[in-house]
Amino acid sequence: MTEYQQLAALLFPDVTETVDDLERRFPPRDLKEGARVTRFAPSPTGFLHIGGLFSALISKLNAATTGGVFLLRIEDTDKKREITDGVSEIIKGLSAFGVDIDEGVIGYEKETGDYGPYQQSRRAGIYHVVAKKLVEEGLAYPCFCTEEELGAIREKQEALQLDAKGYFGAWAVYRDTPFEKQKELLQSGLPWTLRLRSPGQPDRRIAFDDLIKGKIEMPENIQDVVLLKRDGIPTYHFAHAVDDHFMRTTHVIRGDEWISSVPLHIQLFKVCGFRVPKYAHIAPIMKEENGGKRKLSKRKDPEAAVTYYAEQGYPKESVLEYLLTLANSNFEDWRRANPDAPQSAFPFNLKKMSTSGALFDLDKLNDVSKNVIAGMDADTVLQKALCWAEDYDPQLYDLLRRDEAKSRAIFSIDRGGKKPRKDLAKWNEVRAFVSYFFDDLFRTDLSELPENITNDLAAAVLEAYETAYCAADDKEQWFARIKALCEPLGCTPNVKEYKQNPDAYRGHVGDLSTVIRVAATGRRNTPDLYSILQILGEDRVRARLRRARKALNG
RNA sequence: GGCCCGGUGGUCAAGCGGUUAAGACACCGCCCUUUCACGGCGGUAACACGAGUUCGAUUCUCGUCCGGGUCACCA
Repeated sequence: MTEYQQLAALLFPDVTETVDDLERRFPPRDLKEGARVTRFAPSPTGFLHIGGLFSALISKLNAATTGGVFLLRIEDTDKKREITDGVSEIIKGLSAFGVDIDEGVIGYEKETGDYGPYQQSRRAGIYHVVAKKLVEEGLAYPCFCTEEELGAIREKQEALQLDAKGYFGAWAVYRDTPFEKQKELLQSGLPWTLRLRSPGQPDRRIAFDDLIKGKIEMPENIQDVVLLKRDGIPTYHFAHAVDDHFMRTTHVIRGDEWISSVPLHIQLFKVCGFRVPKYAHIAPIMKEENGGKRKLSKRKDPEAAVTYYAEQGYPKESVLEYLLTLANSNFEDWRRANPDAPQSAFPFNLKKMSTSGALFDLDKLNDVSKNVIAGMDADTVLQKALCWAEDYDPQLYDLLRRDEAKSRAIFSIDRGGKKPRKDLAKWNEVRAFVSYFFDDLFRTDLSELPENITNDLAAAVLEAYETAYCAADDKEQWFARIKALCEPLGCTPNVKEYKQNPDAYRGHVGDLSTVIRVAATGRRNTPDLYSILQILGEDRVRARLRRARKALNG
């Protein structure tokens, strides 16, 4: 038995399994050629970031378009950052936006798939098997430094203004400790961390091909990084290598803040005897702030959280659609050519991802969303609006539920056809959009009357219209009656005529319509008035006309 | 500071040695129109800077500047 093996036995007395056992337990996946296995691996901080959703979407698409597997793994190796319900927050967030997972964590202590557990806190045994093997091969060793000692090393390095700081080479105090000494320290009960005995050389460089950023060359890793923390839990780096190997991940897609640790990760895979996966690092979503760019911040920016979009009432398709335009700029062209195709039909391409971070553009999201909603039929709009209102606007929910046929009719106005209206970008705009249809929300507001129309004239218009109004009219007849009202009141039914000679008239049909519109809806601007009047119904229309007229007279 | 990555209109972005430098959002104007929205047409607006290489650089190279990331027993 070599000293390394003795050390390993001392360090991991309970580990009986071998890496070969693990290889058999988690065999290579039986997937067709070219199928990609991707994953989303967040920590459960109780918050799904829009950037997280973005990278999950990209990963999902990569798996889906290649007939592969997209899995969700929870990186909960840092108990300090963990938050209760953090996991379900992530799962809810993903599913709310339709990024469904094929494998992994699906609920509280629930998971699906043969490569689990998918929660790192439950994989300690697996990490230890690999760790033990590394020790046996002399590729890892225990370090007994305290945080203070590490801090002192750092300070010394800073004082010397060294470029390369950290625990490596001559600074790696326990790297070359003789076995007898290690044994003694262990037996004295000192706590330890397990460190990599890095085979890296300071003058050597490593190149890799990032699927998004292209060829990148960096110095090799020379740091004896911590693999297992004092509590036996792995660091992100070690867990990444072990998990992505045994989960048989083929493509690691993650935020580009990880790019600088790729040399370390490649080294870890090699040292463990694992095949290195392909990497794709995506640029973060940014926010504009006094002329500069910065990452969307969880603390400062409400729109950083995926829940924001749900609260505002953006349909999930809109958010996805927008994210897709950020991911592949040809998505918009594709969408124009295939207005009705499902998003899953889009030939997503990792190589077309932008290499630099995009500013999040709410205007653009709104525009995308208006198109999405404009493409829905009235019933879909109603159902989705109801679904949102149930959680966020109970009063609106009740109103819309009271008479669903009426609600559907409201959403049907000018819907469908070649040039549908685009009034709504998100469901929280529905209330303002439909308010005047409901007496609970309607208010007579004469201040909306056009400036060029006197109160006398407005009152006269309303009085005349009350007598002329006939609920059974079709649209032509209805408008003809309004036109007929013009001349007796000193107005013209011809707008052009009015514009050519404004002083000759007191107003034109448009003005009369506006008076009626304001009386009936409290607004100057609305969708098609005839449709609105039809939905309102004769009694309500008459009541509102009367009320407005009285207000004008009194 | 070391090491990486990036820099085309206000924003997202095509372009990859020769282009009037696309398109989308936003903004402005006109048209359509009983209002609004939709739609149509048009407009303002960009290759960070300086050297090379080249007959020719937004495209290639180097430098400068400016952004961003990273240097933990956090992920």
